[in-house]
Amino acid sequence: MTAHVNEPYDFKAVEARWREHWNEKGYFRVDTKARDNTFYYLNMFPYPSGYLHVGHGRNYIIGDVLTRFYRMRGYNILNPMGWDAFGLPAENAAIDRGIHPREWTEKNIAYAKGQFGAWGIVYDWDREISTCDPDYYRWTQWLFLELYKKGLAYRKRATVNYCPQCKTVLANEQVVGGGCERCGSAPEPKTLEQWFFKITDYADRLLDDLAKLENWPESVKKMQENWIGRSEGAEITFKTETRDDLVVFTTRPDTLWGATFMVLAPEHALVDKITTPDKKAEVAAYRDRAIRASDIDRLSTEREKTGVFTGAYAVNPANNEKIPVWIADYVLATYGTGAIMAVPAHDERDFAFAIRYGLPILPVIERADRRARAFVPAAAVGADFDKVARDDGFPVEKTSHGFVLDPNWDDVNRAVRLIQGELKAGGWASVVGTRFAFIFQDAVIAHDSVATDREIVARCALLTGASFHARTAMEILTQIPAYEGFLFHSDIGTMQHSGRFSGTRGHLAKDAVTEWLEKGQKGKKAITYRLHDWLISRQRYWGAPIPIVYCPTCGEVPVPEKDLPVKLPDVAFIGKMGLADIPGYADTTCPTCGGKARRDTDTMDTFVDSSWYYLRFINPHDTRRAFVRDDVDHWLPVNQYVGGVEHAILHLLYSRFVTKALYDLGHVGFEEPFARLFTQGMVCLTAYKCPEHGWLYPKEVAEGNRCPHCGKALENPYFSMSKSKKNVVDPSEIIDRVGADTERLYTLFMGPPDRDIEWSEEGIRGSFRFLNRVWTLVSDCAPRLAPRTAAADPATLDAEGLALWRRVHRTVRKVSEDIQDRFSFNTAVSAIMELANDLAKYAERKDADPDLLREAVDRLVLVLSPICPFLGEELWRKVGHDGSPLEAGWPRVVEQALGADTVEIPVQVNGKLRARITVSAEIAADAKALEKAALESDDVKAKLGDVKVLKAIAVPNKMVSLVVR
RNA sequence: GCCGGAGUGGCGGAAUUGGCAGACGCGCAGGAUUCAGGAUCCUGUGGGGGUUACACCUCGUGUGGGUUCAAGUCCCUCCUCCGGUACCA
Repeated sequence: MTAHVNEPYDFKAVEARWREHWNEKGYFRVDTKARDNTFYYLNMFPYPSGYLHVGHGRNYIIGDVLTRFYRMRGYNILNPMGWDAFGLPAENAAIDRGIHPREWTEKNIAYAKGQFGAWGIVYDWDREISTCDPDYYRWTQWLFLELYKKGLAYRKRATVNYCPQCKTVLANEQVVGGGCERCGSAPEPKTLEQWFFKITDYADRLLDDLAKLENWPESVKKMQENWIGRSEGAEITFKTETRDDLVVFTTRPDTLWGATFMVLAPEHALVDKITTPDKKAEVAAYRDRAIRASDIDRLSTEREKTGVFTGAYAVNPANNEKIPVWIADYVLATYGTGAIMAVPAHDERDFAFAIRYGLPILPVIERADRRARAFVPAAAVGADFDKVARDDGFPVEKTSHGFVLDPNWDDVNRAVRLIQGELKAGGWASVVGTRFAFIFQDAVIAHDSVATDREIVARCALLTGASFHARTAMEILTQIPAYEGFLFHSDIGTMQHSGRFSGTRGHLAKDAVTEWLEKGQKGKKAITYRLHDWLISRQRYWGAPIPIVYCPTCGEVPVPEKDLPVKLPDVAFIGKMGLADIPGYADTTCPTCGGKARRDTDTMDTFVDSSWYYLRFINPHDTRRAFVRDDVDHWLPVNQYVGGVEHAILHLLYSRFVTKALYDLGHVGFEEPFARLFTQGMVCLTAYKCPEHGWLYPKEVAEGNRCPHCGKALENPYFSMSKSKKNVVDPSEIIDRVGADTERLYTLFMGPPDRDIEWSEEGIRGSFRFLNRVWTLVSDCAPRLAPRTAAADPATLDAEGLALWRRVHRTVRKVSEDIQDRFSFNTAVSAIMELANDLAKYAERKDADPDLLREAVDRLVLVLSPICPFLGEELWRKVGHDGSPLEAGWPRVVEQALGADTVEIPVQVNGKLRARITVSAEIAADAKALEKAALESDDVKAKLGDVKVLKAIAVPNKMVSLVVR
């Protein structure tokens, strides 16, 4: 390269020069009255908790690149930012520091805003919103009242998850892996009067409309689907001896004849009523234990199932059998009806429970594969049994305990007869699988009812003597190793042992039984959801107060809209408290009768705040409405929403629910808030953990990966960045050392944005090096450029010039596609690197074409500018332009430059690459001509020798494949 | 257990519609520059074979099989890792 002495890349000066520029010029201010060419880009707004690390940065950097790109393409792009500012951490942090949460929050917001500036990330700050601002939460309260009006907000006494650490209740969705989402401690059950949003009314629509969200990641849709957890089945009513209705939900009504006992959740309302006096003490003790221990113990699915018999019986409506009613904590009070009919033969949990407590297990569904297996104990037959069976056409396996044979489905009866005929006195055998029966010398007893179960056990006990312990036929069978995997199945299959339904084919069984139940008024078709109503009450201070007043005469009264907002009391913040603890807050007058009344003292879950914020950005300053319908109908659904996958369920499900509710209320004209969703991967880094001293900062770690305090070897787990694990990288350090442009470039370059990536110092250095090279390259070229209006004329370029010219335009096109269509920033960056490499090589020539240099340098700077905006501004001026790259617009592609005169086409022989031919573009595009060119090429002829070409496949512009001999 | 996603050089990754595997970057090696280190620049860099040198051959995208003129890409089997969820009847 020419030995120009240039100033080095002084990123600090460059970044300082442009930091305020974009805001001052108002490039990203948008008028939401605009109707043409509009694009609503939205990042999930952050919770202002201290500072943002480089992992958070990834999200916003992606957004900023897109915003700048769309701006250059001439869109009216809306990219607002706000703060999810209410919530527990603010309160807890404030308590620790003895200051008001508002103060703490505002300080963090100011800091984060500064971070965005340092990153070169620009928002329309005129639209900034903060959920803790009364001008905002007034409308959160309005939303509550709208839902209330429609009956979607209601209060009920319920047992809820209470986090003792955070001193508040949690929504179902906020209990993660059995612990509190925020602090991880185990929630305790607590019964309280609480407000709920009736999201279950929308379960079907939330589920069905997922199909419309074509541009959402499949994984997120699947997670929501699982969370909603729709199950179709039936509710079946059993009568207890006390004449009470015991209603169960089941997805398998076709297994009703196999229901040999019932299980209620320990909390079930009927437990007290039906428990017989002699069982009261035992039942009460079990229930207390279960309720207290529930969430900690219930975590383990591998735990032995426990339960207690209530002494009560119910009648199976299918066969009028009297079956015992148990309670057990494996049945959840919160799902279905809190009670089940246990079908141990076809439900794994019921099977385990029945085996443990000696309850009968009756198979009523045939195996789908129709396999059967018979086991004949060695002592039951003669030693030559295997030969006899084989002579009859049954392959037999001889084990140390006896003989195993697997007859075909239609051969089972013959096998049973054979075995019966071979039995010695006192011997017995059994067959399981598609048919269950016990074989005795004088009888074959099908295992098809409680009565036969008893008979089988009695006979076996008699024959076996004192060593016999089993309580049920199935228990006997579980002791036979050969039957492992044969005794239980949950297949859909033909019904058996089910009265007149026996023989009903599996695919018809459920409907047939349900229909019969409905006719006899014994049950009905039913759908159950895993999804529960959304608990929104929180017993804390830092949130939007619930706008409801309780009046002794009028009852529950909503605060009139004109009286909103119900403001948080302005108290000096001194410690842990909810609104209930603040003297005077609850005292008010009834809006209806004017008498003395009491305010609700709970605040709303912060997910309510964030469930509608995307609407407020359109008209953030409107004092009369939450939003203007005409405007939101135009701007929404959000064109592109980007955020962390950790919100796949909570925030996104709640937002979808609120949008649908507002649609039904006539406030918006769309049913889904986010048209396209992208969830970016997390940024990870090795963490250091001492078994004794906990997490350590990387710089604390002593030589040889040891703890500085105790010298123990450290664990090095690999985690997404998190302050608690001390593996975060503070962007201020990176920006100070190499600049924001380098951080931005590296963040995009290190990997595909939807995947988790590891932050690496070497990667940062590489990106920094590249920007230095670009700086030097552009500086070198600057004095040699043609006037800034010039364009290269391909007719005057030599081969190298033409190659570069094509590279320039191919790059522009690739970067456009990668950013706009593919969300593939890493490949956009590498394309830019390739352009820079080619340009550098060409620029070494003394006779470089000034017009081409101009075209190449300008376009390099322009396509780089959304990614590295500081450098983009600086270099754009350096090469003689006046305005910003944002004003220059996205460069136009010269279509002619995308083609080529000649193309190199690979030629394969028998699937192996053997030669390359160079042909004109015209020939390459024509299969016939291409094939001919390949066959006539000397190189190909030489490779082929004198073998015969059987077949030639020519794919235009791609390759030629020859099949020989 | 169930539901997703992923497995490609020493490393991050690329290959967009079944068509030249390893773009781009890091690291490493050799060289230039330098008193020296760093920085910078140049060259090389999947494994094996082969050549004085080129050429060239061969293997190769977690495993095993299949479809095809052609497979990282499609189908089946299995393994590993990551994420979500977990007694949901």
